[in-house]
Amino acid sequence: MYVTDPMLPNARQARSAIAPEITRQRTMTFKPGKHLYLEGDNANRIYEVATGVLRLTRMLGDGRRQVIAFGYPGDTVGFPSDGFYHTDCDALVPSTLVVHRRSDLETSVGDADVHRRLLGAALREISAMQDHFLMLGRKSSVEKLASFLSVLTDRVGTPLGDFTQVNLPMSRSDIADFLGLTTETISRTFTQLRKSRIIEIDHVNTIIVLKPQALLSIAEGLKDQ
Amino acid sequence: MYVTDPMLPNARQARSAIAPEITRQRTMTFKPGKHLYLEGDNANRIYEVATGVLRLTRMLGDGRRQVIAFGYPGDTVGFPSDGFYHTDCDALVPSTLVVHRRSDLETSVGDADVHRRLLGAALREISAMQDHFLMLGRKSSVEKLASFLSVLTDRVGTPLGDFTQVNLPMSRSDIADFLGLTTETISRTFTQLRKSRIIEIDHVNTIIVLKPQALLSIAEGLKDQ
DNA sequence: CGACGCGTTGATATGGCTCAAGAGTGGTGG
DNA sequence: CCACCACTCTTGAGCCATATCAACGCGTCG
Repeated sequence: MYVTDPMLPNARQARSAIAPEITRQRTMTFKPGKHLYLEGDNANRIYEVATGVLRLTRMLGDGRRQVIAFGYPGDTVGFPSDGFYHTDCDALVPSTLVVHRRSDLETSVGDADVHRRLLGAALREISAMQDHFLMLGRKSSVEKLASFLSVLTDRVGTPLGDFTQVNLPMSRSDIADFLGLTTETISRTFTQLRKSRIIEIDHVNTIIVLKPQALLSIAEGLKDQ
Repeated sequence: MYVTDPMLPNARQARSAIAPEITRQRTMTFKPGKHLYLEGDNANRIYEVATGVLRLTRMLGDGRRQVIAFGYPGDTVGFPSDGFYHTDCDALVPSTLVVHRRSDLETSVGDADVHRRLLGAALREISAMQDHFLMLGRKSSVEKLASFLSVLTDRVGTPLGDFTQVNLPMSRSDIADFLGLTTETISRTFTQLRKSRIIEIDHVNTIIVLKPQALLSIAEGLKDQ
């Protein structure tokens, strides 16, 4: 078990992300511990995250792992390529998902609106991955962590007086595998940001962003440290 | 000017990749030196590469560059996200492109077949980018270059007796920016593969793959060296 | 012929990794 | 309620892969 909090910010975001008319559709709950799907599985379903957080991973033969993405409310996971999934997917916290058939994405003969939504999600996914490329390939460790925290702050941060609280349902090693670093480096970089008074570490899994603008500057490579 | 050869293998691949019935559609030629589109441009067109090679890039403020992808015949570039392009795109060699309207991707009211093709291309793109993630985040320099050459060998290599010739229309610095390395490291790694008798460097931009299987082993992290 | 851009090679520097040792944190059971 | 354990996170020390800085060769072009 990773996080005890009810992930309030995600629930909030979910309501705006998932239009009311589709809540009639088939939904399911999904808990940490098992996999939603594995790389190579037949991709018959596509999932929209309504609440919770999913984790998409790929493995190299010798155990090296890359976290491809974290699926937050509003995100869509399980896009097929040639009929198969190309990542593993599991949950970081108990999640609820809206389930779509692969055919909903592939043809618009069913619900044309769902088709359009899924297509849009796929295109946004491509764009998000292109950002991630730039980060993996060309950013330093502080820049990587700052980018990561900056995105989370905007997407799922909870306003808290002048500051923003961000919940991290994933472990340090998940973050490391997402950013292409090691857990030790993640830890040291958190400390560095804390000592620079840009963030505070309330609890291991709960940080408070004191200077979101500074975080963004670092993320964009405008600030050295 | 980057490459003098007529890129025969690409032309060959193109004929199988682009179905005959769509050759009736609007095509254009595009040459190196100018941009097909820039990040932030309104994305009204989507392009299928018929012949040639395109280069998709993203820049960080201070000039750091990431090559997102090389567009070979059969690839589709210019997927919009929220109506805009999110990379720059130019050509490495004179290329011919099949032009589609954005609406061809977004709705199937026009040609349903084109719609399906573009959608499939978008989904394959997502899958290809996930592979690329694993590479950028977790592979060593030899593994990265071996992965790169291995893919090119399979996709656009020309059989040459027992071996396979691969043309590299991109510069060392393009490869570096694609793999998240420096030109010096690319150069040293080429030398390393050459000294291991896995490849031969016929001309700066033309290599001969002597042991494709060894290349693949390295790429997958099964071989240390 | 000289200038320039690109690629290679060498020498050195360094950011992030590895290995190792604590310090928190949460869970369980007495 | 505390003692204990397992696991994750943090911190330190040293090392290594890749970056950086620099020199040079080669081909192309004016």
